[in-house]
Amino acid sequence: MARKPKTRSRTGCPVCVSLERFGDRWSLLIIRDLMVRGYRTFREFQNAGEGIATNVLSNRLRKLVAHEIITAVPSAEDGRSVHYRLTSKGIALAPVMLELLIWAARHEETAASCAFVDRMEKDREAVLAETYRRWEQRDLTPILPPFPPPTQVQRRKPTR
Amino acid sequence: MARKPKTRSRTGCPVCVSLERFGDRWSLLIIRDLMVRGYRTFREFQNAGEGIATNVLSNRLRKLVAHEIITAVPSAEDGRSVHYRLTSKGIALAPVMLELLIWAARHEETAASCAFVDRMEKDREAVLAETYRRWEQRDLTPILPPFPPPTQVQRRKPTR
DNA sequence: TAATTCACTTGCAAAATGCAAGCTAACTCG
DNA sequence: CGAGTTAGCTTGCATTTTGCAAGTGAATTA
Repeated sequence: MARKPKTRSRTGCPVCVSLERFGDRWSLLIIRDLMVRGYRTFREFQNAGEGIATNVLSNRLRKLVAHEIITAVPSAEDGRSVHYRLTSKGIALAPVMLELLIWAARHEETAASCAFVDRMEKDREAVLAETYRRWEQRDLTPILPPFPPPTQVQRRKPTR
Repeated sequence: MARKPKTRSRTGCPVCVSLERFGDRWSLLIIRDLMVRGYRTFREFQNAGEGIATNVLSNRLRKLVAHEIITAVPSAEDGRSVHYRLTSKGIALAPVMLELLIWAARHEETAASCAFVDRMEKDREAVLAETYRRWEQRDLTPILPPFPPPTQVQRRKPTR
């Protein structure tokens, strides 16, 4: 397999590389679903609420597999189904995801409750440990349920 | 001011909201330049190495201003020039940026040296404190210099 | 065996992006 | 003062990516 030459101008900046991997509107949502909602299948991502188009979903899954952020294995029970799962490289994005969540919850109007974010922010390590534990043990019980669309919203003062 | 209605399907999920703010290839690079390189002007962003098109740059700056992640103030010395600066909401993205940097440095081939990332990872709080300090004091000396394009690369084993 | 489900493709219109060129108000230099 | 230069954009246009609807084929269920 030839490497992507990409017309895109690359630098060795880590932030830049990260953005090349998942710097679009959908990749991180897929990773979120895998990480905190226990989703595994194409269908689950598709119905996740944000309404990703199937062609884009297919394309993103392929890219993430290519970059070894997720794996795709055929389901043992159902021959049609594929189970996607984060790799260790993928689950290592947990701190990024957590900080993203905390930032938005503190600075934007979101459906995350204050108490919830308080806990996240106070016990980062515990939240992360639990996330890693579920990943290792293939525990699919969601850490976060899907958030409802914005109706009643709340906001909190940032910590600093 | 009317709120953006946006055809885009929104949920109240914080991660989703974050992605709406800077989930594209360029916004976070602008934020990086403001945060760790001490850049302030249009011209500086334009020449930052990754080669953003001026129309896109203009558009992203406007969006970031609209969402109060950055401010734009006319330069006192030069009437043509505009100084962009992170707001407190913007500088609060420092932990996200740091985790992004650490992840890529650990899991992708980047120009960040091992020693450098080791320090970042070990002393997150100190790195963040220094970042906030520079922001508060308007200290423009860069924390990170621009990384060279990828030639010699190194990789490290992830911590966990 | 027929219908349904899953994980995709395909085709096409609409939007975003990349690229080059232009444009205007401020500067600088002589 | 006037000619050039610079900063920060905007415009036009071709290319790429996206969103949306409608398939497709293999596996499963009724």
